[in-house]
Amino acid sequence: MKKKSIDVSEIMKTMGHPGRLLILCSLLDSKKSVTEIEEICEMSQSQTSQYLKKLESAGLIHSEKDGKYHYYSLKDERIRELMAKLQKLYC
Amino acid sequence: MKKKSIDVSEIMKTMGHPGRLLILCSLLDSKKSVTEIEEICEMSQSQTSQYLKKLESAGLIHSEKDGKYHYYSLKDERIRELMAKLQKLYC
DNA sequence: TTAATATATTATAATTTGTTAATATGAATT
DNA sequence: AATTCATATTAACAAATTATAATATATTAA
Repeated sequence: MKKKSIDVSEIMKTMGHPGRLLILCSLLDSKKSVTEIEEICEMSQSQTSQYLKKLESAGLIHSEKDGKYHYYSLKDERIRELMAKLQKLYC
Repeated sequence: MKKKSIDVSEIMKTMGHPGRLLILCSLLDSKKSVTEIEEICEMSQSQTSQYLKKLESAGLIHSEKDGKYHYYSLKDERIRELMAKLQKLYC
């Protein structure tokens, strides 16, 4: 089977989970700490952290540390555009 | 955990597989029969048929029968726009 | 009516993914 | 230094997904 150079399907796959997609939505307006995301998305601490880890290692989000807080944000303009398109089409 | 009314994550999840995404790409320009898709995407008959089935039941594609041929095409304008966006961003 | 073509279905094993709960780490506060 | 707060990691198990191979069905052609 043919293969794409950049693995776009992995990006889609990572988005393809209710919790992870919700996190991405929540990051559309501004970066947020783990606790903020937990509250907004109503998910457990452990799940939130695990979802964030997966989103980050798949290249969808980026993290920066500020003292005891870890702030997460959308990784780049392509992810942002993609999420904006999704929002426009389906929300 | 909060839930979206339309399950966008399921659409993403279904796209999140190399073979299925390739099929969607191949349908961007025109509808195609199963055998055509098999050849273009270099996948087995069985896999192609199974991927098509999943894509259809998740609402990403649509099929019409013409004699012994089954033609598949993208389901609607939203899927088309989404695929076009992906193509523009990542190809 | 037999054979060939196009497609779908089924079964099974292998692998991956997701959930949950518990524990660990590191930074800030008292 | 002990406690609290913020976050990450791990383990265990259940559930879902995938690949492969075999078989079935439907349509057309010989």
